[in-house]
Amino acid sequence: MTRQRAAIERIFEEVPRPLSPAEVRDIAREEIPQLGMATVYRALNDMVKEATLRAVELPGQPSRYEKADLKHHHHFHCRKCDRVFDLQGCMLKADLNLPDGFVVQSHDITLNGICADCSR
Amino acid sequence: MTRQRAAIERIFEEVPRPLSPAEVRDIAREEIPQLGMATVYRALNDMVKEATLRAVELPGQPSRYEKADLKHHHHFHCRKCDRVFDLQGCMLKADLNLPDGFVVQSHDITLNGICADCSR
DNA sequence: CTAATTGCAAACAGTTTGCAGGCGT
DNA sequence: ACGCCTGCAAACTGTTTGCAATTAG
Repeated sequence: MTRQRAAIERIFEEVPRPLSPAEVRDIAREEIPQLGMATVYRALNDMVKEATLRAVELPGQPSRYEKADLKHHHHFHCRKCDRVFDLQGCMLKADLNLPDGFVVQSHDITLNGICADCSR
Repeated sequence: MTRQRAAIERIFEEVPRPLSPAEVRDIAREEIPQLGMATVYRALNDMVKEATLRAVELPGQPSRYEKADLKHHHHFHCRKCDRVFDLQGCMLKADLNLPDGFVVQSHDITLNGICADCSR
């Protein structure tokens, strides 16, 4: 457990939305200016393996990461500021009516638009 | 209009699912073996600009492309063969109940699982 | 014939890895 | 003191661009 690793873990306790590796590095550098990108990637990958974090992959965007203990939810991507927000609850219709033989294991929903800050 | 461009356009008339640049090159090379990757990317980007194609970006996957004139639909990604299929109709719930100030302009839904071919 | 398109190779951006030195226990 | 972790730089992958040669109209 090092200063850099502790800083990275703390960021995810404090910021309530999924963060990209670059966002993590920028925030962490306020505390540890010489922090290298490789260290961020190594920490994120380790934490995903330990199941502390989960990768949030959205269409056309670099991966973001969020704490793994959040309950099922979906995401809102702001086209203006490029930040991603968590949305409560599941927006998937109940009756899916798939072709025969297709088995669904999971689903991802992303809403795209303008966030509250940017629409003001 | 060249042989390579014609071949690439024809592929999208014939294959009824979104294709990655590598899939496009592999299929096109059956006809034009020396086809370069750069040509594929240039053709795909041009066709997106002309609105002949639309990019289908899904979580954690390279971009796929499909014809732009398809009506609103969503996608199924097979974890086994990595192919992507179109699904009829929209699976988004009607009442979204978003926080104040969030404006939705579009949405993406991806179902992940095992396709009919692979589940057999 | 003229201009656009191709194929190759170099350039790029994002992510991963190898290695020598430094920090944590 | 020992070994894991960091930071840098090189390696990789997917995508884009520059350029000379080729092809389309």
